[in-house]
Amino acid sequence: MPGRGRVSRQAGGPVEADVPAEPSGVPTMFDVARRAGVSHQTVSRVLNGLTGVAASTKERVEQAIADLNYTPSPAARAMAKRRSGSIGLILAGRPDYGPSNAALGFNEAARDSGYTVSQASMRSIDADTLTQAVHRLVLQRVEAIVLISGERDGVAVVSGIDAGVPIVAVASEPAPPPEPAAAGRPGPHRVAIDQYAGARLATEHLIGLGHRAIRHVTGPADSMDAAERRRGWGDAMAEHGLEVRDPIEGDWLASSGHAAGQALIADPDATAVFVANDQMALGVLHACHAAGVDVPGNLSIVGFDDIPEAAYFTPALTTVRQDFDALGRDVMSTVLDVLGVPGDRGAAGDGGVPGHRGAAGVNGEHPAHERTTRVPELIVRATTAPPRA
Amino acid sequence: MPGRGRVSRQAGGPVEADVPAEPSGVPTMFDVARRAGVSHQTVSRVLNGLTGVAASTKERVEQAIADLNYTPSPAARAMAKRRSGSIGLILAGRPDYGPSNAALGFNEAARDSGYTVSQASMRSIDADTLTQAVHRLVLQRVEAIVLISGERDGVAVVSGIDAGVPIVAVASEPAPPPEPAAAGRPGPHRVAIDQYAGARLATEHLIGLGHRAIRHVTGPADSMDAAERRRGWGDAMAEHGLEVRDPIEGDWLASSGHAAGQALIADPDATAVFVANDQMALGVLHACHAAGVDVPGNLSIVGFDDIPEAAYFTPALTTVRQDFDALGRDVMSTVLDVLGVPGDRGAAGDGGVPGHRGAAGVNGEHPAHERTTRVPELIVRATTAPPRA
DNA sequence: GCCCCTGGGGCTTGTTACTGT
DNA sequence: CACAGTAACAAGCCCCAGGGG
Repeated sequence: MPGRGRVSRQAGGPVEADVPAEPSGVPTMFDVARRAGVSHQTVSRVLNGLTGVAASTKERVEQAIADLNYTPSPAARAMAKRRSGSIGLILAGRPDYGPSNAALGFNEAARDSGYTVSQASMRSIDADTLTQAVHRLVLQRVEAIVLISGERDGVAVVSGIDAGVPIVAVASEPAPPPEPAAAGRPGPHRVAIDQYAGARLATEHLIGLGHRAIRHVTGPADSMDAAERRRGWGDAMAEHGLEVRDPIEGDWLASSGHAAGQALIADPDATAVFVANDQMALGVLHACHAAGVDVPGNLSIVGFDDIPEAAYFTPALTTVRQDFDALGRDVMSTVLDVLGVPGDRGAAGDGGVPGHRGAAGVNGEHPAHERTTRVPELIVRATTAPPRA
Repeated sequence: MPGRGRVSRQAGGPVEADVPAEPSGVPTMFDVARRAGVSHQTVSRVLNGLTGVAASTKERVEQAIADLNYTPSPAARAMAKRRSGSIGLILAGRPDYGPSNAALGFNEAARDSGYTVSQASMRSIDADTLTQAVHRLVLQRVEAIVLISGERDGVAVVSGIDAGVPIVAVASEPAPPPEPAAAGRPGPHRVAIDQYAGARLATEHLIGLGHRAIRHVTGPADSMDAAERRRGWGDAMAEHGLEVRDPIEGDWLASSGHAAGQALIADPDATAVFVANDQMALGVLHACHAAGVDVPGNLSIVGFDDIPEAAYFTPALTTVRQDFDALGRDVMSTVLDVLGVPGDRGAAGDGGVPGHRGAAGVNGEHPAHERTTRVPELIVRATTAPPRA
């Protein structure tokens, strides 16, 4: 079917009739221009809010736009502007409470800044899948890539890729010293909630109650959050002159918490435990119930995250609350920073993609950002009490 | 800075030198063509895997592509092909276990089919926000929109929008009779897990244990899943000649389950309760513990969803497991269906966007899909037992 | 003469730079 | 100067014509 009825440039010759050949498909700038009796360039000027268009002309164009239900093609715009206006989000691993909420916060913040989010979620976090995801996003010409996944290896994998676009990762550990192989190329920008501080909060709460034998159930070895929480616990213990016993390793799941709980029960000295997340704390609680260990009478427990269910554990869980939503927003504001977009100018209008001047170039001539300012909050409930004398 | 050093069509005249003017920015097809000594069209053919390119030529082109690190511009491709290759995903409401996992499953399935996912998540689910999200995605020229949000109103809102692209919603209730206002325009396609069947499973399990006074704690009134679960419970009760008492309304959160639990405890007759999700069941459990009600001795409890923590509640929760991951994949396969993409031909290759012939047109000339085939599974644990005689 | 390749030209929808009254 | 239009350009895809065997 040749000639879809679109007149491309309306030859100057005799116009055949008054019927302006109603375009069949999606209307284009030219259709609008024809209807408004102006050139397509004037339409463009109106669309982009440029000056130099008479009010009356502008009105006619806007009317034509409304009549035709015209909306500019993002593909054409992206091509001409050489900007996709989209950011890639990689959400790797189980969609737990934390990552999901951080992703949500990020998503909303991105939208508020006029960016589109191209999401590449994946359950697995192996290097191959992750690398592929990054490449796919690069192929999509996203302007930045965000990685939400606590796994150290994930961040490391991403660090090893020369994506050509800035990468912002949720990563609570400071960046490792750069490998010589990655000379000149800074690692991803890092944003996080201060896990270390949160862990100290939890531990010091227990110490303040009078506990001295405080054990720790960690998250998986590969998790940076887990490592930071462990470090916070260890430092707090050491500073108070308390013995830093070997922690028990878990994997974030309640099942591992259950196993850890059984190990704890076998330890006659322990009077308290700081568990690295709420799900595992639930598992510990379960083990205690099964063994007839009274909580908090025989064992005090502090969790981490404050998932919505924590208040309804039995007993209600003392834990450390993190603001994941804010974390997501922090990630987006870091992205804007790195992209050199001025201020928090949320493009409230019609989703106009914010114009930016490429400030920091590719992955930043200046060193990568590291933001770990946000501090969690201790929520005291019913699983903690002074140790029995 | 005029003339970015890109020669557009290599005039037939005298070539000034052997230096082929290394392009500064992102390489284009023309750069590849020049380097391989062929025309841009041949490059295109190689890229699209079309026939009609000699093996040797193909190799040269591929070498040039590799040398220049060339990747085709998705914007240009989208424009030429008139297809964005992307699908919009609206994830509305709290990022709970179910929706998050369904979204993840969908995301992976979409990727496997060569589609990109543009995500518009939002915490709130009011009509305005939802409508805006749909419009934003339409502006992005997504080829279909997926809505994951159990709220009936959400689906209704979306149904009322003439998006111009197919909409697939996770919705367990059958479509309501079309309003006259929406004449001719079918509602969104609906995909779901069979909530009704799951609820019957739960209820019949309790009945089978000998319970007769089985209460129900529902999800929020606006939730279709909640309504279906309630219906399943009611029907099962009625069919067995048991009294269908007024259910207690909850809101999915553990807190409402806690309140419901207190109400249940005050009911001297009730020996069992079917709670519409696991979080609320946790709340009921919490209330029982607090009141010294033995579970399952005095009260049997069945939940719904089988969140990973359910096995570590105290006691371990008997519940109904749903395969959210599969639901997400079902959604994607429905999308493919609606878009008229043949079979499950996962474009395993280089993310080649699958070519499709627009079969079902806009939102389907044929009636909307309704798929509710997948049936959940009862997981019996420790919160259910025969009633005490 | 037909098939296998290859190339030219035009089209996609906007943006930007330069002209022209 | 204020306003509008023309031309070139962005980076691909597709139809068709044509060279070589």
